[in-house]
Amino acid sequence: MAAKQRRSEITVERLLTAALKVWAAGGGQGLSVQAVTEVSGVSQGSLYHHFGSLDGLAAALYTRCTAEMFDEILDRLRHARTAREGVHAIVRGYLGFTGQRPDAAWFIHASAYAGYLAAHAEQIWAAKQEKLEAVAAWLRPRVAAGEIAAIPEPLMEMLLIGPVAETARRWLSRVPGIDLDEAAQVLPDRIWRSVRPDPPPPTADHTPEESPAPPPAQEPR
Amino acid sequence: MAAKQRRSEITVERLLTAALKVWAAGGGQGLSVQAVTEVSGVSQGSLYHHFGSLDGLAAALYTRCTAEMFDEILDRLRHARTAREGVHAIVRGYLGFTGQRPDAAWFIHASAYAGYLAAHAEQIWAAKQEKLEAVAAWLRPRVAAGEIAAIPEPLMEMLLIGPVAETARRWLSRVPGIDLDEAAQVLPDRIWRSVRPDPPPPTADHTPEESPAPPPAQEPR
DNA sequence: TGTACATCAGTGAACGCGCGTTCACTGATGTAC
DNA sequence: TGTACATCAGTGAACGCGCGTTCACTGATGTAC
Repeated sequence: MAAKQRRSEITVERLLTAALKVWAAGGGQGLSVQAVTEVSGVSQGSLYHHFGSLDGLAAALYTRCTAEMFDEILDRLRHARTAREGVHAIVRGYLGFTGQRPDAAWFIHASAYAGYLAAHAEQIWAAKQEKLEAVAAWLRPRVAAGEIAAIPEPLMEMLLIGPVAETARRWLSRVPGIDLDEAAQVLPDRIWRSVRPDPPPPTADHTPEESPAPPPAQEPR
Repeated sequence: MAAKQRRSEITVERLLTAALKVWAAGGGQGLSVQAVTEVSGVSQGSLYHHFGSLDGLAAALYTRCTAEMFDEILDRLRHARTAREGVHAIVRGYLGFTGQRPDAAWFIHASAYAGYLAAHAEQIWAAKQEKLEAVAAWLRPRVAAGEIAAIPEPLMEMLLIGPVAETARRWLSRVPGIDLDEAAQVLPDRIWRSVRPDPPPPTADHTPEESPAPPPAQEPR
């Protein structure tokens, strides 16, 4: 019984890299089998051997780009010590990834309604949930400790990610007047204001927004 | 010299209506000449006479859907008397349009990176700016009066529209856990918190968030 | 250590289908006089 | 009021091209004994 061979990793890597390159070079369109095989130097049959279809290749590329973006955010989140720092980390991580890997970010956004997402929804959904759970695990104890407002998790995600996602989308579309650096200065604080808890009644005399983070805390759930 | 004939309006209307129907029925894909002509009962040649290409038809449909969404928002904005009410109107208008005209909202979102937008960018951009200016004209005097924080206009738009756009996007994609009614209850206040001005030092004894709006105010600029 | 073999990996020519677009034509409308 | 005519509006068959996919085959790899 022969196992998976090592050269397949290389081929898969070459195909994914070429796919993103072709797609970006075509202005976000025209991801075709012919173009990918030409740029990668891999044959059409080999592409089908590994991905089953062109949509399968696109879905794999999407999964990979999404994972990379989450990793950028999670890396920054790990260094955050207060709730406010955590929100800043998420916002700046998203914007930072957009600026560093514009093609990957562009592909993520442009794929939102593509057919290949629906066709491979289960696996993509599962991969995303795994990463998203890591973010949620960071947030939950802070919410429980009253350092972040108690907002339904899906809507919390909308508040944290919505403004930066929209900013990234426009910047990637080259809409004039959008500057990532300016966004990274203005948005973190503004988004933090939307999710921070109400200040306590004026009897207390400490600034709650910068209170120290709770101990690492077992994940509740 | 013969002028534009009235029946052209009817034909254009039938084509646009059929195009949205076909597109939605196809799950957000497969907007084809054949399908549109079949559903509309209009010939292929006539489609090309009015729109020049299939992309031209799609661009016209996008322009129309966008205008309708802005009109829904502007209708509500007209009844707002305070800055806070205005922010609520924008947020609820966006969500309301999404719930009432899901196909149109879906088409708007899914078109974000489509080729026909780039091909007709100038006219689409101009149409959008006109509507957007009406919203900006509402906001500016409030910002000048200190009722809304002074944030660069493009980023202000991101904060107001970002979370609801992302919410709409997920709801339209049937992502589980997203409820428009819940969003309409939670988000307006949260978004308002992100753009409201800092409260004045505790010496003053009025609640600035609900202070009356300024007189209609000539648009500055 | 060596060899046979099952399976994985890779190839590229050929297929066929669906698509957007064109075009020569007919029909309808509105205007000028 | 009526008529001629320029232009707008509409028709549908035909075209041709690019595309994703298939398939019969060869080559490479790893494992069992």
